[in-house]
Amino acid sequence: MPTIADPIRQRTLMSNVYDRLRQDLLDGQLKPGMRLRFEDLKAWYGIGLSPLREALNRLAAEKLVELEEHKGFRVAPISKADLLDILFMRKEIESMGIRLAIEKGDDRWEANILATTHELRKRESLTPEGRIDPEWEARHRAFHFSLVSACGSKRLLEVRDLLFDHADRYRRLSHHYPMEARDHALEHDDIAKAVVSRDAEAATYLIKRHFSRTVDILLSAPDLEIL
Amino acid sequence: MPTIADPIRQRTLMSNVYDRLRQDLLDGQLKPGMRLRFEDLKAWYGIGLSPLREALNRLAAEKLVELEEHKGFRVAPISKADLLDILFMRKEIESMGIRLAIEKGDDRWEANILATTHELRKRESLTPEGRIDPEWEARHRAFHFSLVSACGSKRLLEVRDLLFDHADRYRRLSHHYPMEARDHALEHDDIAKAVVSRDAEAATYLIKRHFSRTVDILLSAPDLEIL
DNA sequence: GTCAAACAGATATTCGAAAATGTTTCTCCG
DNA sequence: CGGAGAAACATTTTCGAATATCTGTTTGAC
Repeated sequence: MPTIADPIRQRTLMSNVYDRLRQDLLDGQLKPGMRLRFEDLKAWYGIGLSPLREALNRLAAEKLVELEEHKGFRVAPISKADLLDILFMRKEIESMGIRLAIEKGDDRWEANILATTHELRKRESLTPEGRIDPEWEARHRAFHFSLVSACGSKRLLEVRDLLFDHADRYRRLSHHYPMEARDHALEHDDIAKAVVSRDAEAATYLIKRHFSRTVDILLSAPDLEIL
Repeated sequence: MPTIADPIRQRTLMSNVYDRLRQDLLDGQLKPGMRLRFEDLKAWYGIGLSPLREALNRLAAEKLVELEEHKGFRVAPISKADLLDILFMRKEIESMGIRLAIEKGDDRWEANILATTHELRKRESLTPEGRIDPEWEARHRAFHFSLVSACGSKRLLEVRDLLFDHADRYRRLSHHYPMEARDHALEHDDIAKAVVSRDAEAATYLIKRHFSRTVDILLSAPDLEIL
């Protein structure tokens, strides 16, 4: 047994590069439709073919990249239709999750929502330089997760998480992060209040409006090509 | 341009073995929890490591297999809780799909439901030897798909398809295929009738009951270990 | 001048061997 | 006899080279 520094369960190069690729995909570093040549990826991530191919195959199953046989991988393209489909599914899945969580959640769940809401409120979304703050991103993600976490369905949470990530990719693809245009923080507070007070009708209404507004802003912003 | 026999767009070994592995997983040939050693897989499928690893990583993303780093892949385990979770999600997702399809489907959609219903009715589910007929399986799958096909959401259909496959794995894991115990064919006819007549309430009620009954039989059958 | 076949270069796919990690067995000391 | 440590083994993970496929361009026939 290791004495002090348990060397953190060896991770494989595959899972490392999977995480990094996923991050870069969601960040928008890797642009939609862009070809992913293995020579480039090998050089960029400093890694061999095998782990790269395995990671990309996983990401293909998650629809974050596409594989055309014998032609290679590309970053999943974006489209207005796809964004609207994500919006539709998110509204359905997330409100289902909130409804269930309201029904099943215990005190610990309520307390966690209050905690994540507080942490989110205490952090500005943009840094002084106008960049998106990664710490805010993390808290935002944690806040939204806390709402549905008690829904009781593993599979619902899995579907939800993937939809969250896909939506996030679209969001971050816009340079005008759609958050300056409205009082994001207030919306979050209202949602949290409705959920904790177990008002399912209000909560689902507010969460759907929250998602719709983000998409409306994305669609009206002129900097997202193709859409 | 090829003249006559377009040589069916070259498929990679990876996608071939992916299909075969997936089939064997859903068939129940590969038993839950079973270790998937590469030496065995190489010999069994007559293929090298690389395509195998890539296929397994895809299947891991679909939760049909599990990967424990540095220890290898196993067939995804089964449990009563997981089966009930699949049932819950299927009821929600499929009834959502049917509701939408009823709202949006056109004449072609209706016609296709009548066609798949007919084809399903004309085929016995069990061969004379008491085995499950693969052709019936295909028609059954096509029938259920036809109901929701017009829902208009690509992502809903993707989630639905994966849930269908997971449910199918549980179903086929039972030797007493849960179909002798009731009039499956009649249930299918009733569902089709409700959907085509655009009675969303009846259709969603019937489809949920249809799924629940299958699971009830699975849970009451004594031949499925672990459950 | 146009079209198609053939060539050349780029790239993806696959294999076989090397490296790293996990697991079991054996040995030696208390 | 029991348990820690080391060695041997089994297995997964990763790399580098060989193979197959695709893409673009050139050549030659009509």
